[in-house]
Amino acid sequence: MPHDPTASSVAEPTDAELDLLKLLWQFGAATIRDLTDRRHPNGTTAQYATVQKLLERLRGKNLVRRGPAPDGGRAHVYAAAVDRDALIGHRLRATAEALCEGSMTPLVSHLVDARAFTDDDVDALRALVDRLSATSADDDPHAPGDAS
Amino acid sequence: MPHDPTASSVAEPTDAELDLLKLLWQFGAATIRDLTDRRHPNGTTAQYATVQKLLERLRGKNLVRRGPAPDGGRAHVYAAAVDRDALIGHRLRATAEALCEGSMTPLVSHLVDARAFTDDDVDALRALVDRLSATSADDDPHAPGDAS
DNA sequence: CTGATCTCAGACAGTTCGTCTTACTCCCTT
DNA sequence: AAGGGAGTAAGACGAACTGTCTGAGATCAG
Repeated sequence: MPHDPTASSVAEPTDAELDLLKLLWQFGAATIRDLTDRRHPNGTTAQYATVQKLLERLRGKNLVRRGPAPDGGRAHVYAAAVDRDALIGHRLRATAEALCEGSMTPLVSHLVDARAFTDDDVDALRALVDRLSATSADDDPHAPGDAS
Repeated sequence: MPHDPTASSVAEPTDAELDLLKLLWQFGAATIRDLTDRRHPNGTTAQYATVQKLLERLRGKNLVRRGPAPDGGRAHVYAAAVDRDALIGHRLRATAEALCEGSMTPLVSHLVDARAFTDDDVDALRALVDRLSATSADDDPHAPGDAS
């Protein structure tokens, strides 16, 4: 079975689907026409249909949803149903599932060993470590502490 | 093009291939017979050939290499060419490439936001942060400093 | 020699992916 | 009212990928 259509679980987009999703992240919401014009400036009917098919599949994967046109027109309007971070989380979890029996720890370890950190990352990590070290009773997840 | 055979770059294993790779990680090295007996206790010739084909493809992806039998026999001996961490790194990089224009930072951010850390992770992070903070002038990424 | 075991090469069906064609339904315009 | 341009829906298509299996040689033990 390709994918459970009833559940609201998401599935991985293919490359072409991801390209469309990125456009939707840019636009916020768009019609098929909008997206087609963007990807294929002088688009033919075939290319329009390709975009349509990709959107249909994205909808089947619960990655985009669509609603009626805001201006009362008949053209549907599409919007991303997940943001980039949700997709990142999904991929990270899939990787952990496939390679580490679901544990994220080896991923973290790899990042640490690979020094895959920017200065901003280090700042965020320091803040996190400080927060976790400071008080185990205080679990306010968004305590600002100090900014800049 | 399926994959560049000349370069030593690796490619993603499929599910069945990954299963075999995991067995190789366990065994260290094994013949086709060893692996077949493990996956299919009363294996037929067909199942033997399946294992063989998967190993062949893994070899094409530079994920396993093989050498002559150590006992002088004619059965090749297969061993993993990459460990789990290398595969994790590959997937992480692919995810960053697809979703974040190659930057690992959003992955780190996600992990931070998702609190995907165990106590051991936090310890490792604290050590890392301390090390990076202590040597703000020294930016040698692989400075050994203290390893403990 | 015979038979078992290995290797290599390739066939095979099912699925996925990206693309394209066709058919139909609206609404606007003249 | 007729025509046409826009939209939607359904599905055909080839290429590639995956997992499985068959067949034809090699090579060695007894």
